[in-house]
Amino acid sequence: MCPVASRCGTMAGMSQFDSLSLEVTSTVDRVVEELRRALFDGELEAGTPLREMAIADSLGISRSTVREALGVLVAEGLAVRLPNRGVQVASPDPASVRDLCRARAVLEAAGVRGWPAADEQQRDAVRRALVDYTAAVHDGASYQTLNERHLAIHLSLVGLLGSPRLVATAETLSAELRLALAQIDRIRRNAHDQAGSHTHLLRLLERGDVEAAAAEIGHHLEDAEVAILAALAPES
Amino acid sequence: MCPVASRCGTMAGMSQFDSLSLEVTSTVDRVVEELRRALFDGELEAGTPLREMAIADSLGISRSTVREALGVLVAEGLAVRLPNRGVQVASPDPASVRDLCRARAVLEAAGVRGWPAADEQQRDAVRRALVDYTAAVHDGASYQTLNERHLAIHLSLVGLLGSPRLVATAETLSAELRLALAQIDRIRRNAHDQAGSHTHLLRLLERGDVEAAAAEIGHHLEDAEVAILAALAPES
DNA sequence: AGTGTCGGATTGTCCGACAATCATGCAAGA
DNA sequence: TCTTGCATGATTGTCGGACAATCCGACACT
Repeated sequence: MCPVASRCGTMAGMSQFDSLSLEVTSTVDRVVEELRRALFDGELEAGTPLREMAIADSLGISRSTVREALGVLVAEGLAVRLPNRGVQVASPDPASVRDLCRARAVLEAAGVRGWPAADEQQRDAVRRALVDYTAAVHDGASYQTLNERHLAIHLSLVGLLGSPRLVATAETLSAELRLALAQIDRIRRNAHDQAGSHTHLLRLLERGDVEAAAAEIGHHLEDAEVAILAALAPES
Repeated sequence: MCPVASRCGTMAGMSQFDSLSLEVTSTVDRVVEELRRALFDGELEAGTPLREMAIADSLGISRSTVREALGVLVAEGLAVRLPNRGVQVASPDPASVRDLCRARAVLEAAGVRGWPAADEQQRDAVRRALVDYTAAVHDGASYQTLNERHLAIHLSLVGLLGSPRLVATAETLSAELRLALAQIDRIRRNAHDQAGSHTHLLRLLERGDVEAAAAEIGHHLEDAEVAILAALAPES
């Protein structure tokens, strides 16, 4: 019989099929992914109500399933639920943006401070993320991919801590910020000079100057904060 | 007409009724609270399956509602969902405990480093949390209250950062840890010497020696980690 | 030992239903 | 005119039942 926990037979197995895996995808998961995509692509304005029936009919599924998916979105902070009034796309007020940037600053500063103690594999992940991003910038990739790769760099910094849970929270923070960015189109201009900032950061890390790197990431995020707040201000 | 967002009329109102509020409590919320309580009180062993029908019948509610509540618990990390096999109480494996403690160490170290820049109100929250805890220790309060107040101290440290989102993640981390503790009864012995550690921490903070305080909280959490892992080991 | 097969239990998803709540517009009264 | 009260329609929160798909365990077969 299986001893204690998750899967039965992961202890003595170690067979030649360990590389195999099967992704199980429920309908709810697919709905969440689709809604997330729509949000990140800016197809839905902030404050847009997400009516259960409308989504259900549009996707050809039941209201229960939509309801469950909306619950996930709310838990992720991408949408808010007004009791008895339904769910609507989250609106990025200045306070949220400030909070998002500060929280990210805490996590990422801790990440770069953990560079010396980090796994070589995770350090390589940072390097690869930066390479991917600069490649995307050089190739003039789409706004979405640029955004995604840029956030991937920041995520890889948190990954240096080797804590799955902190990475998970960093991911939801990134997702929230991505939603805010999707509602301000004009961030693309900042994309290029940010590339320089990140290579500089990596250079500091490779040199071992951890504190300078932490300061650098702090400045970087402060700049991003004021930029986003400025882009957000006129339409309030 | 109401301009953009959440409530209509919060701009020019500022009336004398701002202190009033009404808590709206859905059935799902109450179910979640009840299940959480049962988990924290150790009424359910790790790995216990949470059957939807059983809970629904037991509480006299519908399966849909239970399902939604279980989704919340899973999102909080207090339970895990095995596809097509249902939800069960999360089992605190050593890797999770390690991750929890390290993640908390990151957040709380950042918190104590933020002591000088913190709001006086939040600093006072730390002092009050410590007073409450020591009072509970002195009064020989119940295991649950001791646990709760102890975790409240750690939460107040994260609160020094002034970031609602980081506090929220610290709360879920605390909840997970609390679940793990609920499944190991014998932590009570450590309660008393921990009181000394915390007063020492606060003394360092009041003196302004932030780095020493950060180191102290790091040691404290490392000790907690090995203690929990040791208590967890024999029954594997 | 390893491999089919069957029955029961449980989940994932759907459908239909209903009261409670909210938004809106309009009528009535100060 | 400003406020209050009421009718109406839309939407949510919750319920109950239903069904196929999946999983577990046992049992038979080789």
